[in-house]
Amino acid sequence: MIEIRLPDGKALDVPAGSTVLEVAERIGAGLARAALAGRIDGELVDLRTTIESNAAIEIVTSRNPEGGEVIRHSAEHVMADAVKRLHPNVQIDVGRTDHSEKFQYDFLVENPFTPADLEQIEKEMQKILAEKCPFTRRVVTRDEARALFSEMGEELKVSRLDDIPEDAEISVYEHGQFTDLCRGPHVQRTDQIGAFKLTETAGAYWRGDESNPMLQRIYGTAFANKKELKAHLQAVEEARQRDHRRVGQDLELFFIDPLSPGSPFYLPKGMILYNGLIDFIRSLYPAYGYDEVMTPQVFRTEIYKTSGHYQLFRDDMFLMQGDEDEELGLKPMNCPGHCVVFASRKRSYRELPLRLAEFSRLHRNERSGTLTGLSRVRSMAQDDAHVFCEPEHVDQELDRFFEMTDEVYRALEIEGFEVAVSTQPSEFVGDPADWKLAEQTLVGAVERAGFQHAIKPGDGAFYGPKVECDFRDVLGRAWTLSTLQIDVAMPERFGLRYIGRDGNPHRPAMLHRAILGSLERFIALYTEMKGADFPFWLAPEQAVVLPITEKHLDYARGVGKALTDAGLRARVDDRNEKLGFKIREAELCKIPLMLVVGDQERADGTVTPRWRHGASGKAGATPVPALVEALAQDVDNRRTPRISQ
RNA sequence: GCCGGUGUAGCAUAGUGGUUAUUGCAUCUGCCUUGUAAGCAGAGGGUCACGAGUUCGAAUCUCGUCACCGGCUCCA
Repeated sequence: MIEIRLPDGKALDVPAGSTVLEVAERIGAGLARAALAGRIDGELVDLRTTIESNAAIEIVTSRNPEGGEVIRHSAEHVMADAVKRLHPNVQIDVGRTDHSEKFQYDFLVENPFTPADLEQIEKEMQKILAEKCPFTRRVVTRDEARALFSEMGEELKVSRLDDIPEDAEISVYEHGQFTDLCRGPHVQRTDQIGAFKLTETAGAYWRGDESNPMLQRIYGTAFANKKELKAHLQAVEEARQRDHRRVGQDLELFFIDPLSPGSPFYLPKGMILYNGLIDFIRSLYPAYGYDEVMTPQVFRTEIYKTSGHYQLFRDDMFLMQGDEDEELGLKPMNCPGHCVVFASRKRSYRELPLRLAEFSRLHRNERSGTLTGLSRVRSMAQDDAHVFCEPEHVDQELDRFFEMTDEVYRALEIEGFEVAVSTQPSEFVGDPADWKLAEQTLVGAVERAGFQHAIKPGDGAFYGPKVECDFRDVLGRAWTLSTLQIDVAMPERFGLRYIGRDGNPHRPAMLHRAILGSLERFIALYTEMKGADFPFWLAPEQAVVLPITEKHLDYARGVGKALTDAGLRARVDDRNEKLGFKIREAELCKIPLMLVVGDQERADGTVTPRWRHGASGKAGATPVPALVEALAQDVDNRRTPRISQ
């Protein structure tokens, strides 16, 4: 007998070798019916897993978040089963369920799936659910597995066997006639997948390699019941309303015209955001020791041959012909130019660290299929800077980067990001030993800053490893905003030297870094994070004056002028409409402050403030000069106004 | 770049081979004189993305091009 500890603190004695499901049955028949998976000492396991020694056991049902994952993982198998039933010649590759609400499965198929195919597959899946097929788990040897899948004609599956480590247990799961190589866990019966929906199809290269054939992927989502599915679909729909592409158009921030795919046209209101963010970052530079420079937009390609861009980044560059044999390139990054600035005269250790900042526009000829609103563009500006320092000062510069990032995130009130360190890619410049060292240096800095982080193998820039802060958009896609890279190549390629204390020339260390990332991507993500409720100091339109009737127009215009004279972005809604109508419009336009003026206000020289989302001022009517002064001061301090909000 | 989907007025949409292309919001005009999220009425606005083809007839079917959307690859 072994002792089982349950989450409520109770203990249970069961025979060694009991399954998790048997433990659930001991606790109660209802729990056993609802069980989807279990946990042994915290590790998610299948219900059929046997328990060999004393352990803490937890039964996972649809009430646990992991329950959903198990359901989706099982739905994956059911989908593959349905596809095989309808299209026996299709080969299955692998499925995947990440921590989102999605599941997917890849198929090698002659003709890509159509939306009509999806409907059919859904119907077939419904049948499989109705059949209430039990899932069974079987451990097999590598040879057995190979023979099994070869016999079924699943060649892709056979090749996937090689991905499984030598010492790992190989298990297959079966339900009905369908067998798949799988670690599990899975639900007990197909009907425990209460509700699902196939959402989309997509092409996906086999093993994620562009040189491999393209498989067809189907995405879906599944839940314990219809209610949860409906709630999820509704949440997705609501998130779409915050999509920066929609908001950017509705609020007239920017647009992108087919005449220049991937290159935004910023409208006046979008420019307020763009310039406001740059001004904010620029305001921090004196304290953090940055010097702003501006370097050319177009260079002779020699510079890119020196930097390595010409060899490794060429497909992403806009190249053009100059005079005769001269080839020119629009700059995709500021780093080569900053190396030229560094090298423009002799440098002493006394002027290091030299931190060169630049907000120039950059152009990258991104492949057409990758463009996405402002998140991925061909024309952008970064809040870019390159730090040249003595090698022994790198750690301290990295710490300073995290401090500045923290200050910016706090001021903009953003959070919820994931940190990752990306390592040496297959195509790179520099010495692999330097890469190793740089990677360790980055990891050390991330740990000092107190961040949990993932490693992204091979995802570094061609000139060095990077640390990145990724934020998710409304569709759950991760995008890098802040990033820092240690450059292991350019200082040497450009022959950069400074004179040290010892009077000898030394090679400086070089860091690339951006806090907002690119202004474009930042505006995209920030708009979605905030639902376009920008802080008062950044809001494209800060205040609107709402006269009750046309009688109050003159007074309203006076209030509006007092605001604009103080540098605030305000206007008067002089349309002949009811107050409720004007308030609704102002809310939809995301204007933070509405100032209502009628007979009473005009008589007293006041306004009645109403903050967005209906937060009316407790103070009621406020004298105009006091309000204007307080607002202007808060804008100067980039603070959210405290007056009556 | 690759796979799939979509493209109708400023925006959101109806219209799957047959009069003059639908509706809502927005715009303009008039009425109403308005107190915290949509007053009323009328008018204007369309190369149905672009190009070719099929057909007596194409927004609708076919092919090509472009752009966008979701993925893949790549990336701030």
